[in-house]
Amino acid sequence: MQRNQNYFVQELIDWFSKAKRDLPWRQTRDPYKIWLSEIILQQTRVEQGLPYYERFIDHHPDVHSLADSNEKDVLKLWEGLGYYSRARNLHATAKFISKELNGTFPNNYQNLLQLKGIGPYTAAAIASIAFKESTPVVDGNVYRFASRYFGVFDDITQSATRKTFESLLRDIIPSDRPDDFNQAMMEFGATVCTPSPNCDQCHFTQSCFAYQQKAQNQLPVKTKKVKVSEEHLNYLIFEHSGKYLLHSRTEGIWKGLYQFYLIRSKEEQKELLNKYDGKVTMESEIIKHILTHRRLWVKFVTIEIHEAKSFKNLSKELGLHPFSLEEMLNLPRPKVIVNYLQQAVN
DNA sequence: GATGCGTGGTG
DNA sequence: TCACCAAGCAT
Repeated sequence: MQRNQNYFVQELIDWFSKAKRDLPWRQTRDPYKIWLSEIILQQTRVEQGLPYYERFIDHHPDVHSLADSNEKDVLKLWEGLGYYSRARNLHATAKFISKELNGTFPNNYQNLLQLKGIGPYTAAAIASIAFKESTPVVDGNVYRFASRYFGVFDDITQSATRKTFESLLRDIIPSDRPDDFNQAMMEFGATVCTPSPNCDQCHFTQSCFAYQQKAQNQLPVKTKKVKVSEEHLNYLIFEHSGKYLLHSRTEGIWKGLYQFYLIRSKEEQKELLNKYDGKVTMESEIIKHILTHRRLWVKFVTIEIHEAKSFKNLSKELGLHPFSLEEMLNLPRPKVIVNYLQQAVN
C-alpha cells in the first residue's frame, strides 16, 4: 500500500511539472507574493484573480509598500473582485508584518494562522510553498480529487472532515517537495478531476477508487444545500375566558416545552383549512374548533419562512421558541403576542 | 457549527 | 433559466 502511494505521489508530481500552468506566483518564493496570490485566489478562479495580482504587484512590490498605502486605495485596487473583507485583512496584515515584525513573514503554519485573513488553507499553502513545510493543504479541489481517488465518503460540509483529509495527506506528502505536492493536488483538481471529471485524460484511473467503482458523481459527499422554498408557520392561539390553550411538544427539539398549537405547512392558510376539512386527525380537530366554536377566541398567525433558514434559528429570531409552562403563564395577552410576531416578520 | 460574504463561469 | 460552484475566512 505504501509503495502504491509513493508511486501515486511521484506520478502526480511528474504530471504537475509537465502540465502546470505558467503563473507569475509560481516564479517566486517570496512569501509576500505567495501570500498575496493566495488571498486573491480564495474562492476565486485563476483567470479572474490574475489581473488583480499583476496590478497589486505593480502598485505594491513588497509588504512595506502595501503597508504604507491606505485602506481606501487598497479597496480601490480590489474593486470588482468581491469578498472585500479579504482586502481589509490584507492591508491590516501588511501593516502588522511591516511595522511589528519589521517585514519578516511568519515562517510556519501555526504562526501564519494567527494573521488576519489567513485560515487553515492559506497558512498551509504559504508554509509549504514559501517555506517548504510539510503541511498538506485542503481546499475544494483537494476534497474532490482525494475523496474520489482514495474513496473517502466523509461529508465535506462537516468541519471535522478536514482532519480526515489532512491526516490522510500528511502520511503521503513528500518532505522534500511539499510545495509541488500541494500545488499538484490542487492543479489536478482544478483541471482534470473537476466537478464533471475529465477521466479520459486522467493518469490515475487504474488506481482511482471512484473510476473503478464508477462513483465519480457520488464523490465528494456533500450534504445537499437545502432548497429555498416558502413554508408557513401557522400558530393557533385559543383564548376562552382569559385562558389559553397550549400543548406540550411530544418530540424533537424542545420536547416537553409548551407552545401555542403550530401547524407547519407548504400551503396558504386557506388551502390548509380545505385540506383538513372532514379529516380525522389531531390537527383537523383543532381546525374544527376554529370553524365551529365561536366562543373560543382564535387567531391564526401565519409566518412565511424559507427552508434555508433552520426552524430552530428562525424561531429564536422571531421569539417563537417554546416556553416552560411557568414562563408561558406569564406571557402577555395573545393579542400583544400577535402584534409582536407580525412586527418581527417585517 | 451555521451563516454571510461577491463576482463570474458552467452544464 | 438557474442551481451550483470557485486556491476560505471570520464571526
